Amino acid sequence: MTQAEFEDTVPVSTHAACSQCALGKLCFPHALPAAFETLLPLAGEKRIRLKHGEFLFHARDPQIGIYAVKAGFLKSCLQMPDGQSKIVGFLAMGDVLGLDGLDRRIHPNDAIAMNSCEVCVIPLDKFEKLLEHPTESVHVRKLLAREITRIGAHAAALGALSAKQLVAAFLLDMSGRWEERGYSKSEFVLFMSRKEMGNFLGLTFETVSRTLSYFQAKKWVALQAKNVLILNMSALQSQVARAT
Amino acid sequence: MTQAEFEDTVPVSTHAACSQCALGKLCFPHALPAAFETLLPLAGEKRIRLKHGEFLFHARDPQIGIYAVKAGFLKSCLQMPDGQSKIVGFLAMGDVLGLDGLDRRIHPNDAIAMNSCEVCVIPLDKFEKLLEHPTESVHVRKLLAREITRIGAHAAALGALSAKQLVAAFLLDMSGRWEERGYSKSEFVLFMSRKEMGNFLGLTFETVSRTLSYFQAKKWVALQAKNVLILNMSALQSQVARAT
DNA sequence: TCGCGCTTTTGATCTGTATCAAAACCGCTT
DNA sequence: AAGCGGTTTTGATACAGATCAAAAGCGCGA
Repeated sequence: MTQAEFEDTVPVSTHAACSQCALGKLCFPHALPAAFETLLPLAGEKRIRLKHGEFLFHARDPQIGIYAVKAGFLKSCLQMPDGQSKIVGFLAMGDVLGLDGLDRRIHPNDAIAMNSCEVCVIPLDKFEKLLEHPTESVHVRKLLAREITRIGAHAAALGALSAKQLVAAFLLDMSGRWEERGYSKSEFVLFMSRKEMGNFLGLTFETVSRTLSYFQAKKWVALQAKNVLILNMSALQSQVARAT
Repeated sequence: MTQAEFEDTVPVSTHAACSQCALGKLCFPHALPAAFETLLPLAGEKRIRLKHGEFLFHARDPQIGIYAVKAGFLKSCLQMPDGQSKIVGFLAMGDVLGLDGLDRRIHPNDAIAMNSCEVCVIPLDKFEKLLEHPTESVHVRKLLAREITRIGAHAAALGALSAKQLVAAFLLDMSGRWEERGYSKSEFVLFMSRKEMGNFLGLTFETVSRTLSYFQAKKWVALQAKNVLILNMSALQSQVARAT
């Protein structure tokens, strides 16, 4: 399966209320049952389409809304004091972006499309209306808490793990994310370049490439370009737990 | 000033409502004006005193409340798959702990006292009552969002910066945190060991020690044990932006 | 279908930080 | 005040991963 063919398999709806949303309420699971007449118009009202490399928002932009990814992939990048840009997260279908701007009403990072994306916008005022409903308020807190846990684990990994451990953990993480979305956990497409993987993992792209080749030589994975077939999941898991 | 003398300067109140709290409403600034009769009893009701090395909670413990640090210092540690424990955050007076457990009602990390601590507990049911008030709900979301931003920056730093950059950034961060709390930003006490600094920064304690010695040789800081005197703040700042 | 530019792989070498080691220092208990 | 255990400093060496380099692969537009 090529990248293009693969993308065709991702469902894209052009304009739908949450009730018919292809995400299956992944982003705001409770928005439906609560109060149809007030909630339905709140979400999924506006869509943004982005092409590869376009910005959904820039770091330091005032926050105008909360975003849910309907299709495509984005990356969240932090501008470092020394000028370079670090990827702090990859976003896929069903992921919510922009919550970290709620503190200062300013986005702390860039959100950049990695391919053709469709993003659902919830303007800030509507979002706040949504939060008046306890279920949604709880859900948003859970999303925020989950994000803290996720990034915390990432930070700990960056500070503690070797290149092999990081790359193995990354493949397992991607596997899990595909599985969550109903796809195969052992056969999937990496939607980022080796360079982007390296940037995210604090490694050079050469090291990422070498490490992937090593896993392939070990017959733990089969690779061709961005296509991954995991042959030995538990070997990867124990690589994460082992040093070197 | 020795460590012990220093600790004496940190205000410790034994039992106080938020209105008289030494934190000056750092943790929940709005809790007062809203509704005295319902809110005051909610917070600051229970206290926990911890000695050096004691756990406020363990990773995987079911969450029973939200915590605010009244006095002392704690560290938040993540258990890694390979057994080691990584420090993902240092907590001081006014910091709130446990919010990241709100997703699964389980603490994702350990919270360990680094010296004699006093921690204010808000039981989960009372915390939820507090959240019914929009101001508090907004405040909690802001705390969560701020935490995401903070850890995201830390993760990016770990993946991008050299040892010198990391240690310089760490000193500046500590400086800022003391300043926020009304202490000197150029003269303060590191409340953690070199080993803990290294663990937090993804470096060995030898590298931390060498780097600090290097800064001292450059006359950017004066050090004796855990006491820090920053002599050239802007040199440290430009070290963060420079490589090597 | 061809060709161009970008990505990926692989190799050779270099270097920042880890590791191993030992001495000096500090706080705490007796 | 002395002795002890843990922390910190400093030195010597090793190594994982960065850097430099070049060839091979691949996607995309003409």
